[in-house]
Amino acid sequence: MTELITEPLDTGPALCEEGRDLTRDVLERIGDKWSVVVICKLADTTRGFNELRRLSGPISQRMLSATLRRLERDGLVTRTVHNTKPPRVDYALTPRGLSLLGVVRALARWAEENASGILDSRTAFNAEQA
Amino acid sequence: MTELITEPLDTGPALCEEGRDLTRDVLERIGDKWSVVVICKLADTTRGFNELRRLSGPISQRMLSATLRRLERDGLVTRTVHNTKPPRVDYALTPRGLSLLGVVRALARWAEENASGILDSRTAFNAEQA
DNA sequence: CGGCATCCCTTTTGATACTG
DNA sequence: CAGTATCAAAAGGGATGCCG
Repeated sequence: MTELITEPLDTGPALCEEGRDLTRDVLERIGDKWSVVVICKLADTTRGFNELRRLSGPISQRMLSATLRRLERDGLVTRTVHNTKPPRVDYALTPRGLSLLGVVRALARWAEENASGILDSRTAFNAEQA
Repeated sequence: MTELITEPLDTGPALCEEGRDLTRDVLERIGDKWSVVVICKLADTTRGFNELRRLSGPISQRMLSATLRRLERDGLVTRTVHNTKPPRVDYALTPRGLSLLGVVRALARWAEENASGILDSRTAFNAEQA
């Protein structure tokens, strides 16, 4: 029987299986394309949706929305809705998100320090392949 | 409409800058699903392909191969071919890979420490959604 | 303004089969 | 043992439209 395409846009379940390696599961979430960027943008202050979007580079509304929801779900950011005019939604890091920020920054620092060396390696590697 | 990009943030090492494509490029590479796992498996010793595969959990041959080649290309691991019988290829961390290991371990430690808390958050979040 | 839904294309990944 | 090749499925991601 034909299965209708039932909502592949997951925000939710199916990730917390029992036999699964928790650590890797967590790492995957963190390792995605935008989470780290967004977390860094929330480093020192609360931000609104579009503000966050402008700061985070070329991220689509859809992806930012999905990223934020995942971060919220994992207890890394809080989402606060203000019933003002115009409406505003603020995002901020939780203590857990803040603790992740430290680790992420260490990684970022390493990346910066090694970026040029890595690019050199890539160039050399590609040259050898030829 | 005014953009109003307040951009004095950056509380330290600049990872999250928009012009920083190199850093993000490196982060993406490192943040991928398997690189961290493989690097950890090479932490203390040289290992062969299938040995690595067994140790790294449910990784397909294809993915391990691709991951290793990326790591080699970026100068993080060395690949040594032994013309023996049966043939054997050893992978080991380079100094650069070793320097990354420290950072990666911090990330892995964070993931371990926060895994259960994150799962709790997810459960709570899913419950609220209902 | 914030943001979910839909359509649709691109990239990634896993199974399987095959080579040196 | 250590891969590469191929194919199909899945996930990622952009564009657009609608709604509160």
